[in-house]
Amino acid sequence: MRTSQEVPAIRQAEAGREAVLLRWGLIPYWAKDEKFGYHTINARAETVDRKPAFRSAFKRRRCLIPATGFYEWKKLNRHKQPYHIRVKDRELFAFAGLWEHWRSPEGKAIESCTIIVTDANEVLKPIHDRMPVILDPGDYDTWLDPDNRDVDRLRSLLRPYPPNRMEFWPVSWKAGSLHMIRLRGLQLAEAVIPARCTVLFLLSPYR
DNA sequence: CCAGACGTTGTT
DNA sequence: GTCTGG
DNA sequence: CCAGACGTTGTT
DNA sequence: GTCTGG
Repeated sequence: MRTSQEVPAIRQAEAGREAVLLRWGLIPYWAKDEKFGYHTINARAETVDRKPAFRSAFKRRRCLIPATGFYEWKKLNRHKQPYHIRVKDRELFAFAGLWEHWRSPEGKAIESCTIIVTDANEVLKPIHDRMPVILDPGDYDTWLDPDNRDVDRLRSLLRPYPPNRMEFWPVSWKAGSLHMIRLRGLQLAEAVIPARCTVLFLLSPYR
């Protein structure tokens, strides 16, 4: 497993939404070492507004992390079976994320992010007990608005995705596999990159 | 009080 | 920066 | 998962 | 033996 990986993210800037690449694994601004991010690829929805590592980003630095699918492993007797999971009828969806800015004592700056996770819905529970939060497109504006201080409203968006909107199938596992897809007329590479239990797949322009 | 943690999952 | 655990 | 703790009060 | 912290 690589120690760090960049993922695409959408966030609200002064001039409007912007797409950026962020290091996956949120590094709080007060962290002494960038290695802190090794343990923060996920944030629990149940506590994300209170945990010291995430609460500051939860207030002002929420983002979307686009994906075409994700993976979870089902524990079997001796092995683990990976499943590819998608949202029905949608080639592209978005995880609820947070981002943060960090600067080392030497001045090295890193922008990083994390994906919020919650309880798995009834369909995914047999595979794994947790799942990333997937937002409805109608909630993107609410989630991204840095001036939104309505914590209850924001937290209410962090629910398991409706189970009848998901589809999944078992896949074979090969680290670093890559395949080409067409999305909205663009040829893209869909990368499958392992990182503990949740894997993100996305979207970088194919060259 | 004050040093040390501050995070998630659970094999890779 | 703030909380917690010893 | 697995190693290590397993207790109380709370400054000097 | 069981819980917890890493």
